[in-house]
Amino acid sequence: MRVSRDQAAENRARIIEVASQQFRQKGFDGIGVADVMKNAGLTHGGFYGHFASKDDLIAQSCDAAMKRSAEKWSTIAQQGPEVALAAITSSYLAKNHKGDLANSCTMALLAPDIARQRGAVQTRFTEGTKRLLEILSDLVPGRSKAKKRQKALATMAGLIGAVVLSRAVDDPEFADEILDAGQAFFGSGKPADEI
Amino acid sequence: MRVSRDQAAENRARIIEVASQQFRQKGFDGIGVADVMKNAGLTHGGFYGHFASKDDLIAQSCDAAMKRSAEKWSTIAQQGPEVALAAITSSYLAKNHKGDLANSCTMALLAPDIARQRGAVQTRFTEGTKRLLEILSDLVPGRSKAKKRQKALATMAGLIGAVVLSRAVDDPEFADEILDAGQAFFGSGKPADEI
DNA sequence: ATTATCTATAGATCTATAGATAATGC
DNA sequence: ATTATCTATAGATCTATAGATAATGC
Repeated sequence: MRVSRDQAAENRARIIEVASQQFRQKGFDGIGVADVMKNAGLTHGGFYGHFASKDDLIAQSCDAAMKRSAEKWSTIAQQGPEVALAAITSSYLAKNHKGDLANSCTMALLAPDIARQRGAVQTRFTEGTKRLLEILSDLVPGRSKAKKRQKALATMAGLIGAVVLSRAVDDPEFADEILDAGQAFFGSGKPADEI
Repeated sequence: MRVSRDQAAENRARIIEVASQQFRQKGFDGIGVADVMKNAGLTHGGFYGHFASKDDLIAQSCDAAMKRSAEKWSTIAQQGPEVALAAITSSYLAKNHKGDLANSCTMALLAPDIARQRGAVQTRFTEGTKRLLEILSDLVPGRSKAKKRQKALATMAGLIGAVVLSRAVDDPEFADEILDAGQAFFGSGKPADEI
């Protein structure tokens, strides 16, 4: 069944969207090409008309997911530094976050797997990470651009680590404790004097 | 080739050791039972005399790796709080760390994958994480046990996130920048006033 | 514990075809 | 409007691999 050029582009976008979600939810090895296509409402064979390989799909879907995150952060950032920083951290560390893996941060869900890959995926991920860092750097308080960037990096690391840990743990109270500690430390951007 | 009971126990321990390293290096799906056995100097078929399944091996090797980390941290902790905290963070964030995945921290390498698993693996991981947290809690400065624990959690998250990010990125300078930011923030345990 | 085997799965390739797009004719 | 061509897709198939089991040996 031949479809129109527009329809094909739409199909392609849907494949990327579905893959991006499934990879985050199940890992790169947790979902196959055939199932991605099925979930996109297409059949296995059509895949290779759109992508050179599964690795190609991984790179493109990773890129798409990182760009979405950047858009989301950018939108929040318009609220102004202080409000935005708190908003980003609290949404990032949200308790129910654990349930909705498909739509949450690529860095927290796939970074170790990306570290084991080579090529395009890593490049896309690196670009995406830098974009997010730029956004966050403008939101944290600090005496210079360099200091703000450094603090933004530590904050990103803290957020990622907190989410990663809280999800891997099978004790719900402990998981919440981790997220709360993250919010307390990284939510204000101020030195944790009172801690 | 029949082996003695002692030899069998030794073989079993070696399988766990090898698996623990390979899983960290390549991910749970990145290495198969046959190759683990091969690297342990045994044949594929013998595996199921030692373990019920690959998942069983995963759980046991994860447990072993977490226990090793705890031993390492405990040993360092004997040097006294301040020195120990700096020693742990700097060894955790060491630049060459990226190369030796096989012997580095399970939390930073497998946490997202563990989050996608169920059962024994998660339980072992949770126990291990709590053990590490206990050790770190005694090393960070703070006004109360609760505050120290909270700070230790944020520190663990920061260390994990920094390592995870720096490894996934394909720009070496950026990777180092991430690790440096982590050391600056989490290495002293003191509020980052000067930042 | 070894060796051989079974079974399921996943990535990738191949072929045919429906139907969209382009070229041609009236 | 008609005809020819192009191409995205479906469906079948191939190959490699991985977990697991069975048979065999000591």
